[in-house]
Amino acid sequence: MASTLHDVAKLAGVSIKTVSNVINDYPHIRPATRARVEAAVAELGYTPNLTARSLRSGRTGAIALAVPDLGLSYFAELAASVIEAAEEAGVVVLVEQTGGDRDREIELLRSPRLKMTDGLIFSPLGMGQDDVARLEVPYPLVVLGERIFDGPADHVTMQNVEAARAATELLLESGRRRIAVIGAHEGEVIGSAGLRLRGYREALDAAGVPFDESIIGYTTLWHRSNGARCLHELLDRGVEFDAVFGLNDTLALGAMRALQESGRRVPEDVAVVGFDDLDEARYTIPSLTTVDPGRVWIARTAVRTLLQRIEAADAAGPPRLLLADFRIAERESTRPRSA
Amino acid sequence: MASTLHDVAKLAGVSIKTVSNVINDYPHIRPATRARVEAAVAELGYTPNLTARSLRSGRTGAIALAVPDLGLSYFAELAASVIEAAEEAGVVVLVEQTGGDRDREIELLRSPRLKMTDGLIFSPLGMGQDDVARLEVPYPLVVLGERIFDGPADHVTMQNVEAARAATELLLESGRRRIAVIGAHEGEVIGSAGLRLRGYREALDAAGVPFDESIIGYTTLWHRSNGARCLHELLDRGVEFDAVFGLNDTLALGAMRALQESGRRVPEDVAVVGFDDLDEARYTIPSLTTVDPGRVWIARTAVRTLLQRIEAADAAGPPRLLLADFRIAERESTRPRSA
DNA sequence: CGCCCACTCTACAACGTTGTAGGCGCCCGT
DNA sequence: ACGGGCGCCTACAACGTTGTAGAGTGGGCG
Repeated sequence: MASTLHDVAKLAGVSIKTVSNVINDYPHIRPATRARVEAAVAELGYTPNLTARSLRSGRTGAIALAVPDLGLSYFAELAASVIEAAEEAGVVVLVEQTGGDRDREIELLRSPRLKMTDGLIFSPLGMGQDDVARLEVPYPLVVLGERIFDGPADHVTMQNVEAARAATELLLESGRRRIAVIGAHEGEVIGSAGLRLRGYREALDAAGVPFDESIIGYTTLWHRSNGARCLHELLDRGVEFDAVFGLNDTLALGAMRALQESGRRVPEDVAVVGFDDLDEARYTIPSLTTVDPGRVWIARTAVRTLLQRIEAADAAGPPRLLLADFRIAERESTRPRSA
Repeated sequence: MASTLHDVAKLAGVSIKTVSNVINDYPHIRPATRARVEAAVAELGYTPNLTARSLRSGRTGAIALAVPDLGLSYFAELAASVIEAAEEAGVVVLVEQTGGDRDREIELLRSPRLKMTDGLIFSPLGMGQDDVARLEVPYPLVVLGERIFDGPADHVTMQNVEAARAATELLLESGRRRIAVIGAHEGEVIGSAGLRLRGYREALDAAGVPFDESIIGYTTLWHRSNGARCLHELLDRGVEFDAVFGLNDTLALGAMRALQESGRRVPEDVAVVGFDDLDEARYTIPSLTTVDPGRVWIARTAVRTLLQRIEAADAAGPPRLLLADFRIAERESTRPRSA
């Protein structure tokens, strides 16, 4: 079925290399020859064998993207943006799911499956700062997320502390003082949870509002159901609060549901802020105020940076840290009470 | 950096083929030789070059998945399931986004980019029944969705008519009689919209409820915002209804939001049913009754079917049509009024 | 008139792997 | 004692492509 350069060459009566030259737009070919070759290509429906080309050139034209799970909306939207950016750059994307599992992440990094790609955009969730040395891999790598800093690879990430601080300040400015947090991780310092919690505390400190451990809700998995469960636990504990900062949108949405189930009105009784600016956050009831952490920019930048490393044989430049701008998307869940 | 069989062979003092045999668990190798080779492999950190292996074997160990957009939750969840099933089968997945655009879909089918994969799982959105001949491609292909039937390729899909009928019957049984539809496509007969609308009409007919064109809402794009807009149009038209059938979940969720904005209570004033069983539907307020169309089964079956076609050199069996079982996930948005 | 260069094309090797054919030594059965 | 078969290993070719070296022609210029 599949025809090769060889078949085309035979049909056109030229050497195999001449066909290759026509395909690759090599300039010095007589129009007559070119026409003959093109006719043969058309007749046989020839398309180049990319595997052979890859073997010869050392480039596959594919990059890998490893995320925890496309079922998590943030990563689905991130993957959509990465694939779109890659498409514009003429490369395809191989998507792997790690489940956020540390062992699978580590295995993936040394997996020969990656040999089919020119580089990796990696969003770890299970690995942590202790695993920083494992990012030393023999292929171009761009790391996303907040699990590992100062590694040997380029790192594209968001301004977690600053953005969380701004989100908290928004709540404080609207008069809220008892701001519960949903999704904290016990003892975590870096990582999305740790950094966003730090931004929260910075905002409280700056405003002179005391930090209250009793309105911090802990949950490891950031899923809608955990947001709801976490908020129910706060309610069961009987603590008072007039706002909720969900450390991501799905947590906030789950919490919002739990609030309304318990008869509290959003935003009248409790204001809610999320983090991620999922598409979904615009269409919930009420719509969710959230932080747009620059997801699209992160995706584009990750792809662009990776391709630069791939193209530069001198890939040996020092690792770069690239930070996205953030933006607060103010919606109904934080409408002022008086409004 | 990358070491080859050649390097390992030299270090171990054996032929290159012997190293290959060790790597591929060929049984007849003396333990001493095997040990020497394995030591050399370990010392050099050798990993096989998959590109070369692919060229030699004619298999890449990768499949392609083409969907409209991972930003659409249904396709994100579908992709997650496909990748998971592929992972279990030991193959990786290259994801393409077509944007649901017919031209891009057609171009993708004949794209040499696919040469890097062993086959394609394709979920068209822009192509239609007229394009059925374009599915005749020189590689294994599994088609998903409801845009094209009776094509030359295997087709894995869901029971749209039956499931939509069941969803409508659920509403009818709870006493609703004026069931609005959100997301219909003008004049469409096949395609998700056409088929689901047919199931809706069948249910009405069977119950002796007259079909009323004035409560059918049309919108081409199935997005949350369109669901909301579509419902607002119905309200503006001043028509009465006591239930809404969103032809997919995002439409239903957008409609639910619009209903609540307009002061109607769900399910007391208006019951809502969706279609897709997105993860999200479980955590909205109220949670959304919806049709689980068998997404996980579809993904697994698509992968399994594709791999069978790839493995069987006799891939020439007649095309198969595989239908998933569906299930109604009954939740709060259709709670009986009296409850 | 002869030389050099530009143009057009070809032959060959190489990318790293695996299938095939075959060589060599040894044990077994006759 | 000898042929056959098995266990272990090697050499070579091939997958389809592209880079390199170079051959042959013709034109321009000294």
